Amino acid sequence: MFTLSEENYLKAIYHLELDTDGGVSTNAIAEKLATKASSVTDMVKKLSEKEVVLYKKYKGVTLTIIGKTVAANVVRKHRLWEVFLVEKLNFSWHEVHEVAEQLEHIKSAKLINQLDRFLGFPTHDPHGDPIPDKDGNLKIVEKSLLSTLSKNESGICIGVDDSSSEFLQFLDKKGITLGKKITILDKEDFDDSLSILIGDKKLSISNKIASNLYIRAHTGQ
Amino acid sequence: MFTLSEENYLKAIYHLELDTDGGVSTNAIAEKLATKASSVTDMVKKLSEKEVVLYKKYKGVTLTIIGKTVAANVVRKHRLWEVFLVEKLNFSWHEVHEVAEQLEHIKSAKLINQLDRFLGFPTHDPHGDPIPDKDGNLKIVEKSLLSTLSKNESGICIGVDDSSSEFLQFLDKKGITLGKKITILDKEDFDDSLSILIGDKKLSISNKIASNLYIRAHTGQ
DNA sequence: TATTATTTTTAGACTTGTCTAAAAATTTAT
DNA sequence: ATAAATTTTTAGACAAGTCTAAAAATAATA
Repeated sequence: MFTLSEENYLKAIYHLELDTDGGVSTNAIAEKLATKASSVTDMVKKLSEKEVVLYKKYKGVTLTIIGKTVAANVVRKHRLWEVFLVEKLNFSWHEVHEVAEQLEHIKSAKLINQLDRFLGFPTHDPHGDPIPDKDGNLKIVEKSLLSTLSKNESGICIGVDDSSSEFLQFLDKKGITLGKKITILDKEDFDDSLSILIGDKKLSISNKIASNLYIRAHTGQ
Repeated sequence: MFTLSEENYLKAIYHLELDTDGGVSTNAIAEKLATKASSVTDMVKKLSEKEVVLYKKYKGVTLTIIGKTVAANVVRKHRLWEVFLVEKLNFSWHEVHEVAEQLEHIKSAKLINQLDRFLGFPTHDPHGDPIPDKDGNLKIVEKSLLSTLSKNESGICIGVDDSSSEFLQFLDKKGITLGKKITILDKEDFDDSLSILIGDKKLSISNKIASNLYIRAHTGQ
């Protein structure tokens, strides 16, 4: 079994590994967990002894198969609880993170299996992130940043890169939600801002916004 | 805010106070929490400084108003989660305790309020224990032990005293569930065992069983 | 009431997870 | 390739919560 703290380290390493090649650095973990590098070194040694990470001094860490499975399972729980909060308890997508951070550490296989079934075996959380299955595998969906689309192209909004509360609330205000079709009406060379059509509304959004929205290509019409 | 450990101590003291007059003893708390008396002394001092218990050396502890409110809130969360597990996730009443012990420590006012609403504002948990309201008050229902009824009296089964997994599974096997009407057909002087009618079935149960089942008197009929 | 038994507290130690400050290794830049 | 900057590790300390063993207080008993 793993402590709350160990689970948080494994999850952090799991997320960092996704956009890092080679080992994850001590400093990167420290920053992600808002802790100190020295604390990370200590914990990483412990995790290494438990055989959930590979660690060589000064060379960073990587998850072992076991570590990856444990981490994916925490992520699975986090995302299932997020779905529960939004679908059943009327939370907004910007309110779920903090609570899910707590709920993800509840230990009960039956609980999470039954929750999964109760929610209808969802594949994605409210921010569009995929929910790992019981073995820790996740279905990768082909996706592009909205900012990479060209004029007249369109796609379905399927996720966010930045899932901070502020950004999500901004999207709420603009009426941008997952599942909606977005068409690029125009691109402004000057500041890379976009004029888009979402539903039947025309919006102008900055490049910063467009670089945080994921789109599933929508070939034809 | 209170730590997980502090919450568990407050909850233990809360439960012990219900069937103790005067302060709750160090040893009683230690036994309930499966810890040592010396640990209890340490924690009780801390809780005393936080003004959630009154403590005089060698004289036991009592909860302050604040302490009682905090404790009742933990109990409220525990019991609401139990209802959730049974009603929504198909847990049996004997499986819920362990998981609820974890869930009761999740901190989010919105979560618990929404859960309460989602469950239809239940007043009792799956074992028939009352769920404290937001202010920590609980509605006391007039109840008697089945063993105190006389021949030909009847009532509705509304709770259990012993809620151990073993006892609850025994009741499941016998078809005894909350809400069912029970009538005393006969009492055996020899061993105080009872012959009862529950639903349309006749059962013979020992005094030990009858001393762990709560009944709401069912006047008339 | 004096003595024994029990309960409770104190004192000191240990574990987990964290921190600061300093040393060591690695990387970057001149 | 050596010096400077950065990253990482080590060493030692601290807080929370627990424990054991011994001392102190209270309760029970003869």
